[in-house]
Amino acid sequence: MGKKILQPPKGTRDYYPELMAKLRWIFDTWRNVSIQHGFVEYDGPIFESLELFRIKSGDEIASQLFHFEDRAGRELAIRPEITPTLARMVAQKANSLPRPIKWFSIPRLSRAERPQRGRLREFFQWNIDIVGSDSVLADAECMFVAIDFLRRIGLTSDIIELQVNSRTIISSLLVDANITPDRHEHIFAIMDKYEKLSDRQFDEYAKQQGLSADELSAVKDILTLKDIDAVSSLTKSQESKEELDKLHQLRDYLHAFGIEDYFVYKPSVVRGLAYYTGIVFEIFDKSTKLRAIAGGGRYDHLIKLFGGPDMPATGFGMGDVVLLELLEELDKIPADITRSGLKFFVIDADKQFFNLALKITSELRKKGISADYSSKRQSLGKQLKSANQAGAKFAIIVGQETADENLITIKNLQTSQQQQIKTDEFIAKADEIE
RNA sequence: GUGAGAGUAGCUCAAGUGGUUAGAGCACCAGGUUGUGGUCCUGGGGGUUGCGGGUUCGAGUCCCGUCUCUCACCCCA
Repeated sequence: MGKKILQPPKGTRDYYPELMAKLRWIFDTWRNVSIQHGFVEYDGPIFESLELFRIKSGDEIASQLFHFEDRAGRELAIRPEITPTLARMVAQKANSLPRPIKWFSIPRLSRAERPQRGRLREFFQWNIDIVGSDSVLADAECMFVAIDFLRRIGLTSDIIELQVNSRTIISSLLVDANITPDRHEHIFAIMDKYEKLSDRQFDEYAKQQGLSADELSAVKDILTLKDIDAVSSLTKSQESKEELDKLHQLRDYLHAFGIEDYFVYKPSVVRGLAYYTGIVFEIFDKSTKLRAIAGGGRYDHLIKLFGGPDMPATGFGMGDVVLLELLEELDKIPADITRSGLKFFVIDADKQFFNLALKITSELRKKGISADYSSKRQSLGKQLKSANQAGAKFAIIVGQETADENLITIKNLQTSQQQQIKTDEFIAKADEIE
């Protein structure tokens, strides 16, 4: 029993300081990049009514999330995503919010799934959304924020790629190939499997899912399109030509943003969910076989579904789990982020000077400067060792000369250089010492 | 929710086809060192071998169940 209670619940993590430092680095970068791109932060309650999640995802969703009843019998659920909350919040104030609405959030989410690599039962997910614009510029801007973040943490275009598609163009190409719209949703689900299966397996699967030989042939013509320029070989109707123009426009915007190196047209990216209505994208790493780092797209009718006006919207989510795994694997996490951030560690050369050391520590803390000391009275050498372990940048040595001549010693723990200065002077300019 | 593999100290791993008191490195703590650490030496603490049951004279080792992790499905918001 003792052992069992020591374990965190299935699929959850304990956020020890080392992990917390890495997450803090990611969260801070998410937040900074969001703000730099003009997004503002929002959040909602960590639990919502179960009904809210049923609106978008149907009854079966209940088995995939943690839900419970309060004492009055209300059905509640821990949020598995934040988009319904966003939709609810926007719908409530839709008329008073300036457009476009550019919001971001870093919610802690929970899903009652079976954990596996890159997927846990509790995780964080950066969400970027632009509501109220139907322009591909809004889609381009979401991609830009995502890529700008990834670029900033060291995931360059030789490591990752931005796989883009448009559901509307696939639809119009299917219509051009004489496949009626009522079949499209089913075909999207089949297309979603393309990358996971071998060519033969895919053919088999498609037939098993009820595709005729002609349909399969048309679908594979689409799936094997090499790039955006090849798409024109299949466009017949005016509608599909217009949709292709949108993709070209998107690519132009990405070029203007300077992230065209990441862009790749990928006809198999359709996203599993029915509510996507236009451009969709996923971000993958090229080197390993992890699941998607981020995914999103346009969802023009979702706000209406939640009782708001019919507002166009686009956005994406990026989870911490896959991202952290990739960064860990590529050794992209800066070593200094796990440092404590402690600036000074005050040491007494002899225990008779301990109170003096405490006094100096107190003066530093009063000025808002981080400072600590050894809780045990031990030799100078051991205290220096503690200073090192605490991750302090400088050691301050308080000794006989401090008592006699008001002098303290500053030792840089990285360079080992040390100097003596007057105690008052040190306290006065402690925040300038680097 | 279905199927498969794995679990030995905080971490990485040892321990002939079942056989004394389950070991090592790293990490942690203390001392050597009464004014100089990160990088020396010595010592110490730490395990109901994930948990529960079974077979056996005897189980870390074999069998069953269970929990957790990993992988493949379902799903992927």
